[in-house]
Amino acid sequence: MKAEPETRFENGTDVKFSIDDLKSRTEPEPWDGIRNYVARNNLRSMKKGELAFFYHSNCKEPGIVGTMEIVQEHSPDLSAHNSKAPYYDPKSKPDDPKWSVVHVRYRSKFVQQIGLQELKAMGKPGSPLENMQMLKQSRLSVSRVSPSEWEYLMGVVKERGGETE
DNA sequence: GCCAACGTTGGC
DNA sequence: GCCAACGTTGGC
Repeated sequence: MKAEPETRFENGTDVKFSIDDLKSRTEPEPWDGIRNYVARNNLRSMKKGELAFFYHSNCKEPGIVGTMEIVQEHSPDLSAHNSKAPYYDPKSKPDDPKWSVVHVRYRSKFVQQIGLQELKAMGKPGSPLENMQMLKQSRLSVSRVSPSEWEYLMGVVKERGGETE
């Protein structure tokens, strides 16, 4: 799941959200603003208790920086109906919401992040991540991670100093 | 700031 | 339903 750790204004609001921002939250964080059907459907398939990677995008050093937990399954993304919200969508109607959120909670931060260049190298044909959705559809902000992809990446994390809370 | 790789829109 | 034109994402 991608978020932008550097300041950028969208509809008058700073959309900056880093893993440290998530870490500082005391309440479950709604993952809102997803406005792509494939990404939304991925949100809708998430189950409570599942884990997700936190990816820093549109920044100096893009890559996977940590993990979080799905603490609440999907519900309507009401921010779509707020004309002042960063990702306002006038085509979503309150009585028939188009978009969804899940609620997440911080789990861990990697001692060393896994950079996009490394991910791409692991995604070459014949490599462990050759079928990873985020490498095939690089613009998707919420993408699927298979159990074997997760295991492989967490192995890489372990080799490089592991995770911190 | 550029632009490749998408996704969306709307005329026909 | 096709597809040209346009808009968006996100790496570089």
